[in-house]
Amino acid sequence: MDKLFQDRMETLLGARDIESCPVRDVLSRVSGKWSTLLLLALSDGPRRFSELKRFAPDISQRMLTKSLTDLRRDGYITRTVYPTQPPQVEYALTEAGHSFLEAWHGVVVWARDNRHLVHEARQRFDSEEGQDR
Amino acid sequence: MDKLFQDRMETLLGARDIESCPVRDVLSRVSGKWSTLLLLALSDGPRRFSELKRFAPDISQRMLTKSLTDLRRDGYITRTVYPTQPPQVEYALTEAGHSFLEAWHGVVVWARDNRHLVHEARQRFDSEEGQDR
DNA sequence: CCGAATCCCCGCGGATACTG
DNA sequence: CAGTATCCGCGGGGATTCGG
Repeated sequence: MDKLFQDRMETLLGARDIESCPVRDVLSRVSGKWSTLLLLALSDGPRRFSELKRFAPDISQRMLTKSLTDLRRDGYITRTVYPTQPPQVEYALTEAGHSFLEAWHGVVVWARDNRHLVHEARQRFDSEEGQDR
Repeated sequence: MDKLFQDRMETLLGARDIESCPVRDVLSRVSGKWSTLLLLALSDGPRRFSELKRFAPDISQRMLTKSLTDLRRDGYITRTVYPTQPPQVEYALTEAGHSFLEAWHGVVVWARDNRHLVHEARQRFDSEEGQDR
């Protein structure tokens, strides 16, 4: 492992241990089961709590609340309460949220376009299981 | 939630439930704690098992083996055994692995460049804790 | 050197019931 | 409507030991 490569990695990642690596630090928060889906749901404009619940077909109320809180904590979305009766709460992407989604978009598209590739690889691997090692 | 938006989402994601959504399906496999780091380690060329272990400072042997197996199963990397004494095993990116890393690169750069933003947001949130809800 | 097997901890995430 | 609280199972992931 040559030093030049190590340097490039250092420049790209900042560090490699989980505590101090910015990339792993930031990404660990959006790797939840619902984060991407919720950010995408907000990409078109603000949504109410109940709208998001309808959008994510099988999320539990607990996880919806928790995911939204996490995203809010990291500054990807905002939360606005309208003191009506009954209460009304609106979530919206921040600047950071939009900019993150833009970067993320490439990965989303890749995943959609290469799904079959991954599936084929899995089947091939599973059928060869145990006879090459 | 207007129908036009729903349609765009359908086009982008294929589906929204976890079972049939290609994006979530594919991404769930690379969201592991070490996957990204290992793929990046291989981006420069093939590496031996022990090299990867040295590269990832705090991975356990168990998780190194497991992560590599998972990545291999999904077709991101290959594994070549040289029947020497002692044995020697080399891992390398496939075409799919390279192409995936390319898409992923945008996110890595975003995370590095916006780390401080996320950190500030977290601190702000934590210090306001409980007084706005 | 590379990996399989075993044991165990912990946090994500689901189900359900209760509040303002 | 928009949460909170509680209980609980499952699987990711670490430590350690054994094998080829």
